[in-house]
Amino acid sequence: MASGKATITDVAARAGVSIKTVSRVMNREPNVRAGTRERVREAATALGYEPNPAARGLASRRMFSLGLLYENPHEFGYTQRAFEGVFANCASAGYTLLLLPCGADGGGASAADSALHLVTHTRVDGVILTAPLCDDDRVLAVLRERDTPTARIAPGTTDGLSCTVRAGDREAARAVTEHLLALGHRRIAFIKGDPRHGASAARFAGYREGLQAKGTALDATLIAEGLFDFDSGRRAALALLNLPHRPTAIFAANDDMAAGAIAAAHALGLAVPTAVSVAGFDDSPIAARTWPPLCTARQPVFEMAAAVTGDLIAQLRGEIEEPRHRVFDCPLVLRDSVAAPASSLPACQPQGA
Amino acid sequence: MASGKATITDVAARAGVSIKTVSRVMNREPNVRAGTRERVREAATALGYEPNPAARGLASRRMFSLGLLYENPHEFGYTQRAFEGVFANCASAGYTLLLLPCGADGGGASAADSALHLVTHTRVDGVILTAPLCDDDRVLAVLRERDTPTARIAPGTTDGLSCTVRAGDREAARAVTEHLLALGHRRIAFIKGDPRHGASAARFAGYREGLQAKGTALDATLIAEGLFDFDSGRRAALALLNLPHRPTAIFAANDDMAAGAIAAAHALGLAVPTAVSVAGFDDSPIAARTWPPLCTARQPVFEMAAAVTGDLIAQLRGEIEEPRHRVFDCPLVLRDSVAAPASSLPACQPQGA
DNA sequence: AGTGCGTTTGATAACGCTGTCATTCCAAGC
DNA sequence: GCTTGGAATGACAGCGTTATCAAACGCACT
Repeated sequence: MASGKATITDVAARAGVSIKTVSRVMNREPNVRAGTRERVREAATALGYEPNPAARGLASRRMFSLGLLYENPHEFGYTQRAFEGVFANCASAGYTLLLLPCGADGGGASAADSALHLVTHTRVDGVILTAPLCDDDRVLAVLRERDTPTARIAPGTTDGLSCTVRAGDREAARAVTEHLLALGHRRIAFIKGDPRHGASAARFAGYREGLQAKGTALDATLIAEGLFDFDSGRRAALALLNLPHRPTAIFAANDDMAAGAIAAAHALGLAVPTAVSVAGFDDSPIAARTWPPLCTARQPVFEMAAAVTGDLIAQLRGEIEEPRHRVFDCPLVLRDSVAAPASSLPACQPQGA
Repeated sequence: MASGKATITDVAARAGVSIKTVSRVMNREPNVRAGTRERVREAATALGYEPNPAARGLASRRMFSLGLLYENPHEFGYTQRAFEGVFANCASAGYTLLLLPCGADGGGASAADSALHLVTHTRVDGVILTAPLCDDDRVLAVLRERDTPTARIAPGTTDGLSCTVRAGDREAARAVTEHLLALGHRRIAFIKGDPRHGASAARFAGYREGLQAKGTALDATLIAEGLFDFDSGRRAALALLNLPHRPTAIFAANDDMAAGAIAAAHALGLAVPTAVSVAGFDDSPIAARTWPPLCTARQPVFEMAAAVTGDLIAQLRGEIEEPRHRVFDCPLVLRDSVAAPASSLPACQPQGA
């Protein structure tokens, strides 16, 4: 393999064609005879030719790169799984992935500012937004104004402009709640997620639906506020477990908060699941690392991110007209942090693990 | 602010200077009169001018972007902290960060292959390698061959060619070991890390040093193999705790394995730290989320990554000649997973938490 | 005023590719 | 054999910046 400094001109000379034909072959354009295509391919391989992305970007006004915007994640491991999914699809489509952390310094306004700066500065072809950035009106306005195609992972609402992907949060949260009810739990507390995430409201709605479907009344004292992070979960659970009439189960809107709830139970000397059951949401890495391991709903973040990236690229290529909106199922993951309450007559047998 | 489509020519016209002068101002080159510089700045701001990175890259043969290569991480949260540090310094230096996951499909050979492909394909100006990629001879050979400046995070060895940063693994592991000894532990097991990581050997060396310094004999039956991941730690601890004469403390070479050890202890009904103490290494997010929280040594990954990125950029700018090699201290973090053994006469009081 | 030299500025040629449009080729139809 | 029209190919002009080198400027000295 050559030193990698070969240009399109070198390849053209070696193959005995014009640079334009080499360009056609490299870009898989039609109208090149099979034999010619083959000669060019051979020459390119022999010279170790790699197209210069800067020149390509300058001439074609495209950068073949995507920006992945993200804010400092509350959810442990979530972001990384998401961008692995994004990258998987970028790579296979020949796009480059730029990492654009936003607003690490705090206020919501600055997240939009840094998003704006990054997008203008890097001139990416498209942008993928993760929660909660994907619901930030200023960020969306900036991208719209610049006509930057956008994909959103786990937004609160959809519009007609950007591809989106989200989990079936409401349905899955309802399934978790119904699982707890089926085991005999009646006092099921809920720790809400960060209100800036669209998923928070959906999961809470699923919890309420689950209770209502079984005719169980919603007890406002069992609803706690959280922010999707370990410590907010720990504190919320501490308060719930110190209630005069404590819940027999805690359902946290994500795994990191559920891990905090388990820590709170341990701190109070309450065994999990014997004294209190704990369920989470996401099946993030932490879920398999707590003791006991967390019962949760698996959100297929990698697959979701990969799918929406594919949609965004298809849109950039003009392959699809209307933005796609995908919804992924979140299957229940049964683990030991949930069991029937100590003093209960199970309404029915739980499904096998 | 204008639509962002202004070019250098527009700015030059508005400021009444040549494009070269605008270029000088934008690139902070010397030899521009203060008044001229000011006029250009104003024109650029008024037009909302942003230099086109593709054109700049084409003309200057630099892409103003860095690639962060990483392999699927064993250490939970480690990678993300590392690239946040990298990004922090990239952004302030005007570099763009490309994410280049390598060898996700498995074999070591393919990691080098994908590294090669990514580097040639993206033509980044410099590359930052994380462990274990940073000790892969084939990857290093490829980068050297192409004269790509390289920085390495946590390599096993240093050379005269690349900037490196590493933690004081040996010293910190020794400090952890000595802390356990000081509490009265005599049977201290060690779970080794992935042998492909340079840090693994260093941490093991620190453990041995600590024992030797206190005149404690190394017991080969207390040394277990691990791979830096939760499950290998869990399995290794299970074996250690089932030993006829079980250890009173387990020191795992990283936090994820230590979390596995805690899970193993729980599974066997052994209370931590009453029946067995567990110490980890890194102070990664998992360390604060286990029950009880992990006693560990804090590796300042963010700061390390930021520092080596700064060095790499300085090298790219020609500001430094010889590659720098940095070493960061890892202070002990005292948490509840470690205590004096049940039946012991503490040799001395532990330092306060 | 004239000279010399360092500072400031500008004209113009790359940089390596794609887009546009003209040209050549080739097989089918007369 | 001579059109004809679509497929295959090529010539050449950008794309927006930086690099090179020459020109103009300005100040301190004769």
